[in-house]
Amino acid sequence: MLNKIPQAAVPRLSLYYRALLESRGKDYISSEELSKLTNFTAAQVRRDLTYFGQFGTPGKGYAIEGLKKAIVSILGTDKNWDVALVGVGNLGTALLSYRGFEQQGFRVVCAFDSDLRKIGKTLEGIKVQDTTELEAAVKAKNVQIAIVATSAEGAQKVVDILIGSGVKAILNFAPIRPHVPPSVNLLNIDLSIELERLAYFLTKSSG
Amino acid sequence: MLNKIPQAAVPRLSLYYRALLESRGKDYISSEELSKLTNFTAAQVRRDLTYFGQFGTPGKGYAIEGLKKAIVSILGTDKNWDVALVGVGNLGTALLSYRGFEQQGFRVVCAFDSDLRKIGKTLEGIKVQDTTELEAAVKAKNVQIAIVATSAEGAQKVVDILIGSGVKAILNFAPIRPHVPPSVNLLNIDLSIELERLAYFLTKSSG
DNA sequence: CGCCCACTGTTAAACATTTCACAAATAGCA
DNA sequence: TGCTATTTGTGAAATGTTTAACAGTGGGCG
Ligand SMILES: NC(=O)c1ccc[n+]([C@@H]2O[C@H](COP(=O)([O-])OP(=O)(O)OC[C@H]3O[C@@H](n4cnc5c(N)ncnc54)[C@H](O)[C@@H]3O)[C@@H](O)[C@H]2O)c1
Ligand SMILES: NC(=O)c1ccc[n+]([C@@H]2O[C@H](COP(=O)([O-])OP(=O)(O)OC[C@H]3O[C@@H](n4cnc5c(N)ncnc54)[C@H](O)[C@@H]3O)[C@@H](O)[C@H]2O)c1
Repeated sequence: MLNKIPQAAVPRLSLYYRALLESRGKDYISSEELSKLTNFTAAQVRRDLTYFGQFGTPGKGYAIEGLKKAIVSILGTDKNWDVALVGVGNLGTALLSYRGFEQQGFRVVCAFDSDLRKIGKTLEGIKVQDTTELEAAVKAKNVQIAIVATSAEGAQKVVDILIGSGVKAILNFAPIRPHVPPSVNLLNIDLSIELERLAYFLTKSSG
Repeated sequence: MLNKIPQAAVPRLSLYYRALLESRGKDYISSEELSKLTNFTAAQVRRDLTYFGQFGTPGKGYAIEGLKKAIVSILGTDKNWDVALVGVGNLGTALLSYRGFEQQGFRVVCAFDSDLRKIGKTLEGIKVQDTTELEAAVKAKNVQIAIVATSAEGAQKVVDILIGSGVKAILNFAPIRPHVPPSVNLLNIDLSIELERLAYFLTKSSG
């Protein structure tokens, strides 16, 4: 087993898991079959899986149920994760009402905003709290994952409070790149930049 | 100028542009200063920019206004792009009401849903149309970019219709990987997978 | 029990991207 | 004009990732 895991291998693991979910009724699946289901090469499937351990049986393939258990254990999706949401605007509200996350073990347990018109409202069973209560609430609940869906202006300050409260992983939707220490994992979802990537592709293709 | 541009250089270009916007009041900026503003190395800034041309002046740096113009021209954000939105649910509604895209030259010009309760409603000045009208409307307006925010089940069919209608670039939020021909650029925003990446990080860090 | 087959795990090669280090270029100034 | 300070642009090296090829392993079967 190599000891350096490419960052891109982790989301592929999630996709292999989804493919396994579609493979009901069989006991074993080969890297070739997983390749067809995911559009990654069979070599990459095997390589990716060996980054994390040895799960296959030569001559048979991978035991589907065993591999599923292994992947959820590696990703940590066998546990339940409590999530704090900061910024209950258009996007935050959509995220709050999305039921898909709970199926993966992610549960929004508290939500915060700085706008008095939003504080106190109850959405999807969650009462929106004032951002001044963020630190205390996150510490009390020992929340480790936060979603930031505030305006760009508020985002860095919110991220600082989250880190000070012990949050170790942040999904940020605001169009800035917040500064975080190396011990905190930050993922930025920057939709304007994604659209610009598409515009670049179109511009390049058509002259 | 090398002829192979790393895919990752394109979103970095967007980030350099943002940094330039923050650099008002100066005429020139060095790769070192851009490095500080973006947290990429100065060497990477210079290398990235030379992928697309020669914009700097040795001894002085990059002319800020000129570089801004160059970047928007490369990305295509100097033009206006009409966007079609398919799936006006929680997420689609949030995207529709987001004003930030228009500032970058992206304008949602039509929206579609298959749910009778949504068809005919007007949101943000856009009347939600039946998906059966998708092909005709997209062809008539010559839309090149589409956002897919339907349920997972509907997404592949919607993508097929979009491609048949001439759409060349798609931003997909449904948790599947639609099949598209190589001539179409597809970007997937898969929030469950992003959360799983965070869970992996937390699991790995804490044992 | 031993052979064959199918498929994994892995070594090595190919490919891609980033970093390093410096020659070449320009501005500014005496 | 010639010299110096500065900063670009870019070969070359280092690093990282993917693909290819196959040796080795285990299971099934005669
Ligand atoms: N809505 C979209 O489709 C979309 C698309 C791309 C990017 N974004 C980004 O996502 C973020 C949220 O977008 P939105 O459309 O929901 O915006 P929004 O204005 O509807 O909501 C932002 C919310 O954050 C709250 N907020 C601001 N500062 C805060 C703070 N310090 N603490 C707590 N709450 C605070 C505001 O009160 C508001 O309720 C923005 O940064 C936006 O740029 C959104
Ligand atoms: N809301 C979120 O925060 C969130 C988070 C992660 C992923 N997603 C994904 O984004 C997508 C949209 O999420 P949502 O919360 O808005 O869901 P939603 O159920 O609120 O909205 C989906 C909309 O798509 C429409 N639709 C379904 N099939 C269609 C078709 N064939 N043509 C046109 N419209 C069709 C539905 O009528 C509905 O209005 C889903 O695939 C979801 O898995 C959403």
